[in-house]
Amino acid sequence: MGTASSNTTKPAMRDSLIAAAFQLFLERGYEQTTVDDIVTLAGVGRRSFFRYFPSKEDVVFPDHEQCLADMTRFLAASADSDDPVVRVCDAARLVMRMYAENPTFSVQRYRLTREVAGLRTYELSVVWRYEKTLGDYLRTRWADRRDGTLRANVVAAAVVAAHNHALRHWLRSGGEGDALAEVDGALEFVRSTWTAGGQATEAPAEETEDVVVVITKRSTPMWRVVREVESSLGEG
Amino acid sequence: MGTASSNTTKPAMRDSLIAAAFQLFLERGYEQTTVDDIVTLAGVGRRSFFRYFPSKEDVVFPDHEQCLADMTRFLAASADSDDPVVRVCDAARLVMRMYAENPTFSVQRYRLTREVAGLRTYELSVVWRYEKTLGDYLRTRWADRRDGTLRANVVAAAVVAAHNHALRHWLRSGGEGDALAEVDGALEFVRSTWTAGGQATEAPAEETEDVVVVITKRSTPMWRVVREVESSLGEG
DNA sequence: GGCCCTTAGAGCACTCGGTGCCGGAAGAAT
DNA sequence: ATTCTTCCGGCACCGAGTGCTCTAAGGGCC
Repeated sequence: MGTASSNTTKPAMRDSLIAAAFQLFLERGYEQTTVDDIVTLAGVGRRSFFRYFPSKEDVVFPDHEQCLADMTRFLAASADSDDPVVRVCDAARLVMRMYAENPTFSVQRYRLTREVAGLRTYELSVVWRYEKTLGDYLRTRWADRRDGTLRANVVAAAVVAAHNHALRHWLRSGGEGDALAEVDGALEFVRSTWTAGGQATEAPAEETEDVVVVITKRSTPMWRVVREVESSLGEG
Repeated sequence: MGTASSNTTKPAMRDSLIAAAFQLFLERGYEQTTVDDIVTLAGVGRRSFFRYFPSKEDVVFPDHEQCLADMTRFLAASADSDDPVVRVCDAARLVMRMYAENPTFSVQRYRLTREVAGLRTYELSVVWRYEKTLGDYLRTRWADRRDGTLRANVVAAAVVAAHNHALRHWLRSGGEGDALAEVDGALEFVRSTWTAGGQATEAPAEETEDVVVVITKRSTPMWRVVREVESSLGEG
């Protein structure tokens, strides 16, 4: 199901290794399971395990490599008219969609990564690659901006943080709620903070010299002010 | 020098291990150096290495544990009147100050972490602990807020990203520029984005019903608008 | 059919990081 | 001097990961 649609023809042994690994991980723990245990249960040679997974940790995250490639292609296919912040938020949605496709698997893996320190650090490296992909995209989009790389790094980190916030909340709930809705809510916070500012200094900066007027009570939260200014700018 | 001031009485062997390790790492590479090489050069037993460093990677980051404790104490010592965002920015400055204390050492380590994948992921786990510390602090400060934990996670990630942006730029320059000034500039970007919004919905929300008027050109970047509103709110 | 070439897997031997355990040497307190 | 503590060295051991070889299973090609 995870590799349903397209290529990578016959991952028969690969899938059986994943199944055997998770069966053992769940019933006796990750660190208490050796690679030999996995391969004997799967009925294959030890060397074959490392043919399909470069390390023992990789078997826990079998689909991230594919998802990362998907995200890279998604960002490469964006148009210049797209708002960069909106685009990276949509890219983050791709990751959440992958998690939401197999809720039980995702929740089981989440329990593992919470307990085992080694898996947590491995997951960090995966998340870092996502963040770097988003940051690289934003950096090229904002190459002409003042502090473009700083902004790119901060926004990428914020998007990842918001995504992970929603993801972890959904995982803690056992995968019951609507994962996509949750991540949309979290990403809206990021989007409302930066999306208008990200567009304002683009090419059409000089063509419209409109003046935006915002009147607000002092008690109004800043995010409301920002959203107001943003919507004003949006329907120029 | 790194553990100059206070306790941890006599780290004689520890320091000699660090020196031997870096000497070998720099002249023949991290992965080409075994723990046996280090201990034979330092003239101690192999078992003693793992007494002082739980893993081979830990010898590369000998001072982060202390710095993390400093940051935790710094945040625990904050007053309720402090702006939380300003506080975490100051906490991030602590980390940069640690790097700036030994520029040559920091630059050498940076070159190592860029080349060796294992060290990069280890550094990620260290950074994650910093981010978690900042996030925990913000979460308690914003416990009564709507979306307080989301905001805490995003702001913590943004602060870490801004800090790392300045840090990496300084390290790439060979440790020549003013590290503290660079991180201040980067953190100012984060501060100007969130510092006013963080305070606006606190207790004195109802006492002053002032109206804030913002007039801006459409081309004005959002961060300027926010900064303007922030300064208006600041001098009420 | 027989033959050859490629591919995938099994098995083996080895390196190296990390741990548990024990024994010995210094040092302080009595 | 002796006992107890602490620190260190020296094994022996486990498990992850790698390089190598050998073999079996296809897949054309004649």
